[in-house]
Amino acid sequence: MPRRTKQEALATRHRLLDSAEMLFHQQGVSKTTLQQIAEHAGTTRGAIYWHFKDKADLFNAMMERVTLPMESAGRDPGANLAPLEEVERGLAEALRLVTEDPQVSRVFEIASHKVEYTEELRAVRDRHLTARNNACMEFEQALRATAEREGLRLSLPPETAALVLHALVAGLIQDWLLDNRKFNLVKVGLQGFRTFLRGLR
Amino acid sequence: MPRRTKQEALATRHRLLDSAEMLFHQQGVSKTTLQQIAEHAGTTRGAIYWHFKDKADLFNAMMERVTLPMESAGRDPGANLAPLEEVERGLAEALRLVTEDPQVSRVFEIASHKVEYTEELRAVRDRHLTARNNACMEFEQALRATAEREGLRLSLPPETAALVLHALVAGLIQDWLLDNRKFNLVKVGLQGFRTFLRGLR
DNA sequence: GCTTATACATACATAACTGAATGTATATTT
DNA sequence: AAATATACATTCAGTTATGTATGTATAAGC
Repeated sequence: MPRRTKQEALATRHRLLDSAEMLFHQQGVSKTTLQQIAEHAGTTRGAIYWHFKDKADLFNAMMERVTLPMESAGRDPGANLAPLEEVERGLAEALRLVTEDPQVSRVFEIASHKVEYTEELRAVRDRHLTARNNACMEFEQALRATAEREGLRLSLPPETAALVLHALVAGLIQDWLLDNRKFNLVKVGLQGFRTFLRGLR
Repeated sequence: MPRRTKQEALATRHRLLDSAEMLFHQQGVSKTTLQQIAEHAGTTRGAIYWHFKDKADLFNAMMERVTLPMESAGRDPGANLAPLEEVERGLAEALRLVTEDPQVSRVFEIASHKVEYTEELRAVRDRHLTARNNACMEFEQALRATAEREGLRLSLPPETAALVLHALVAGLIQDWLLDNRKFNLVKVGLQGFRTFLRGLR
């Protein structure tokens, strides 16, 4: 078989990632073999080993295809809202993505129920952890700024409140993934968020 | 090698479950082989296949050893508290167990980060789901009862509030498992719980 | 005290996944 | 237009997990 053009090669790479995503979602990561992925993408294992170092590398690439855009998204410096409203907007956008973008929801479900975090995937877990810390710090900043601006004192230290807020959202996403017919994630998420904020004052 | 007495057989079974628990926790479920478990327990795979049907069966037994006692625990009809205080007590007790009982924390971490929920483990996922639904219903009942007794109306429908409460707790546990040095689970859990309740009034 | 089921240990057959090595036709480069 | 690197396909060697079948010494049952 011939050498492919650069475009074709990139297309192959995408097909491989798509196939991995589907099969990981259906069967779990560890029960999915590189051969299955290759076949589903219409190639052979040779193609996988050309584009990726091994299964863990392929998994990482699949994750980053979704998480990198999500992390850089959400910021909109044009509309200068109050800090908490900005946070709320980002939150709503994220929740909407989880429920409406099938790729996002699939990858989230893979990350939370279809993979085992062992040594060779430590990188993913570390990224998850720093992402959480960033989210918490952002919450915390917004809470501090709002409290100062409005001259009120919160019933919890901002750090703790930020932690709980993150847990609330993360827990809702997890629950929604477990049974996505049960409730409307965006609506309940925003209601929960606002109710907790009311309790803080 | 001889046949063992019933006591010895039961001890073997426990050692197998202990070994599985440790190895699952260290390496993840799918990368842990039955041979490793048997060796760590000082026996052979024959013993595993005698006591359990296969790896999934062993995993289920390992889970139930911790989850069954937890589900039946917590109830204390002697002290008749207000419904919400009863809920709070159960919550504190559960969080305390997660942080202080190493077996509970290990099994929780296995269940949330070290196993892939595919078809053959559907039973575990289903149990998880019904456990969640039970917890939500309990929250909901308590909220309704309290609202009626005190004649106040909540800012969210009880069903939604219960969902959010559960997500808050589940999210906190998940966050704590991810990095258990970061915060005091029992303390933050109770603070978050109470703050959200304040927001509901 | 004899029988039998028990609680494993051992051995085997099979299937399968991985990583690396090698082959190759053709885009690309110069 | 020749040389080279690319984008895979193919093959192979090696390892290893699983399920099952079978062996066996003894605790239990009668």
